[in-house]
Amino acid sequence: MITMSDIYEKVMDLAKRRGFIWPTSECYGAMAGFIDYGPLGAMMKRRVENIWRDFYVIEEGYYEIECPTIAQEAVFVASGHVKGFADKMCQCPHCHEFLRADHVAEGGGVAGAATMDHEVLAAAIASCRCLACEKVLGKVEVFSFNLMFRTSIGPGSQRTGYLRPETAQGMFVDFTRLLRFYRDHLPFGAVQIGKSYRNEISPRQGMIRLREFTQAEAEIFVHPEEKVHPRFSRYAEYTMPLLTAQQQQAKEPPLTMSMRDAVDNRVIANEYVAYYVALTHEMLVAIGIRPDRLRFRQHLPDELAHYAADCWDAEVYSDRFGWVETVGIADRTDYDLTAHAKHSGTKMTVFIQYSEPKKVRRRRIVPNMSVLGKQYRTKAKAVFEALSKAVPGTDGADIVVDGETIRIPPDLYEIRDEMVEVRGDEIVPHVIEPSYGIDRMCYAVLEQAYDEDIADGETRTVLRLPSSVAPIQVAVFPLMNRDGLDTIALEITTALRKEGVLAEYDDSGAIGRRYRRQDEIGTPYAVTVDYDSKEDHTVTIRDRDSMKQARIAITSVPQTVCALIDGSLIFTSLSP
RNA sequence: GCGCCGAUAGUGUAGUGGUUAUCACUAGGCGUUGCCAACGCCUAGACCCGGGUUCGAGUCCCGGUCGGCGCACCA
Repeated sequence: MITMSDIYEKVMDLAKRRGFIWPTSECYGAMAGFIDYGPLGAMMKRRVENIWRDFYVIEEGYYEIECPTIAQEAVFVASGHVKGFADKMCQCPHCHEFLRADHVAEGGGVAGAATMDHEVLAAAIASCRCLACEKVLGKVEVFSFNLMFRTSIGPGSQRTGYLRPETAQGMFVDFTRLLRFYRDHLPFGAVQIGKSYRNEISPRQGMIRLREFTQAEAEIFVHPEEKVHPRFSRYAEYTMPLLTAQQQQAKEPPLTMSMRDAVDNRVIANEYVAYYVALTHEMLVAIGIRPDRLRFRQHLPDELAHYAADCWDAEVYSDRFGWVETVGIADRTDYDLTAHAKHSGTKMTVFIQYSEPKKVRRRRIVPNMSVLGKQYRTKAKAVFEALSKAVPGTDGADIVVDGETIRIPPDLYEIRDEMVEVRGDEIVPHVIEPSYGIDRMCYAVLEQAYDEDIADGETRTVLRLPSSVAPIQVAVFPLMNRDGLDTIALEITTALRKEGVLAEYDDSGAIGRRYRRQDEIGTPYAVTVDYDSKEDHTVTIRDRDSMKQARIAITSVPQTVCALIDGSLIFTSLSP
C-alpha cells in the first residue's frame, strides 16, 4: 500500500518508460491533448474494450457498428452541436483574459444572455466588469468557440465537415437501417467503439482530458412507455451506494440500495437506467476498479441536459484528480431521433402494432374540393390542409392560411363520424445511452493497479492488474540459459501461444530481475523451467501478487494458465 | 488563452559563462549465477526547439513547444 499522494507521477512515469502511454509525435515536440498508446498500452486498451464488448455485444446482444469519424455539417446541425457545442466567448481588452460572455453577463446582472446574438450580447456586457481583473470591459467582440474540429470535404470544396465529438450520432443517423436490421421491433441497441474529438481549449491532466479520445457508447432504443428491461432480474438485487441529486443538495452521504428499490422508490428514473448503472458497476470492478473508489452520481437538475429524463455518472476516485467522470448513463428521451427526423425529413418512428386492432370513432372533415378548388385556386391545397385539422363551429370553420383568417361556410365541407380500425401507433423511441470514456478507464485501471511493496528489503513496483486486462498474460523463464532449460522454456512458450495466450519469453539476467520486470508491467503469472523440470517434467508457476509458487506438469501449463487467466481456477488451489 | 514554475541519456540526477558534460539505476553483449532487482568486464545512451548576448552558452536574455500549479474553460 502506498501512501504517497502523487501516485500520478509514478504511474505516468512507469507508463511512459514501459510502453503503455507515450506523448504523441514526441520527436516534434508532442501535442497537448493527444497521446500514443505504446505496445503494452494498446494491448491493455484492447483488452478493456473487449471486456466492454463481452458485456454489451455478447451479453446484451447489441451489435457493434462503425461509422466515420467525420460527418457532414447537417448531422451536427441537427444534433445541436454546431450551435450548442460552442461557447460564446470574449476577451477582456485589459487583462486579455478569455471569458465566457454569458458568464460575464450573468455577473453583471444582464438577463437572457443565452438567447442573445453576438452583437446584442457584446453591447449588453460592455458595461459589465471582467470576471478576472474586474475592470469595466467596454467595447468587446463576442465570438463563438466551437469545440468541434472543423474540416472541409473534397478538393476545393466548400462542403463543411466536422470530426465527431461523440460516436453516438452515427447510431442515431443509422436509425432506420438499424430498425430494419432488428426486424422492426423494440427494444434494440447498437454500439460503437471509436475515436471522438473535442478541441478542448486547454487540455490538461494527461490522459483525462484529451482532444482525441476513445469512446464506447451504446444507444438502446426503447418504447417510451415501457422502460422495463427484459432482463432486469439480473441486477434487481445488485446493491451499491447511489449519490442522488437530493443527497448531493442536502450534502448527505450516498444511499446504499438495490436497483429494484432504486427504481421502485423513483431514485433512478427507470429499469433501463438502473440496469446499466449496475452493469457498469460490475464491468468497472471487472477491469480492476476498486468498489470503494467508485461511485454513481446523479446529475443535478441544472447539470442535466434539458431533454434528458435522468443521468448518472460513474465516477472513479483518482488520487490525483479526485472524482473523475468516467461513464455517463443517460435517458435521452426522444431528443436525438426527433431532431434527426426533423432535419433530415426521414421518419424515425417505430410502428407498434396492437395485439388487437382498436375501433376508434373518428370525426373527419371532408372538404368539397370541387367548390373549394375553384374558389381558392392556388391556395386550395393550404385551405384543404388547414380545414382537415380545423374544429368547425355551427356557422363554419375558421382557418388560418398564410396568416390570413378565412371562414369556410358549412356547405363547403361535410363532417363525417366514422368508426376506423387502428392497428397500432407510430412512436418515437426513447434512447438510453451508456457512454464510456475508454481512456479514462485505462488511466483509472493503471492508477489503481499501481502498488509498491517490500520484497526482501527492497521496494517492489507492481501493477496489480486483473489478469483480464494485463497486456502480457504470462512470462516464461528458463532458470539458466543452458543445459536445455531454454529449449524446454521455448517449447512451453510456443504451446501457450498456440492457445492464444500472450506469453513472453525472457532469458536475460538473474531470475529475480526477470520477475521484477514482469511485476512492473502487471504480468500476472510467470512460469520457470528449472533442473527438476528435466527430471519430472514439471515447472514452477509464480503468482505476481503473492509471489508464491506452485509446481505443475509441463503438459498442463497452457490449460492451467488459461484457467488462471479467465478466473475459473484460483492460484491458491494449486499445490505448492 | 493569461500568470507563475520547470525541462540535462530510457529513469533519477550533478553541473552559477571556459577542456572531451557527473554519478547511479536501467538497457545490450560476454562471463558468472540452482527461484525473487546479486556480481565482474565491456558497450550504448542526454543539455526540449528557434533566435539573441558573448571570444566562448547546458548555464544569461527573448520567443516557441511540452509538463506542473493558479485563473478561465470543460455541450
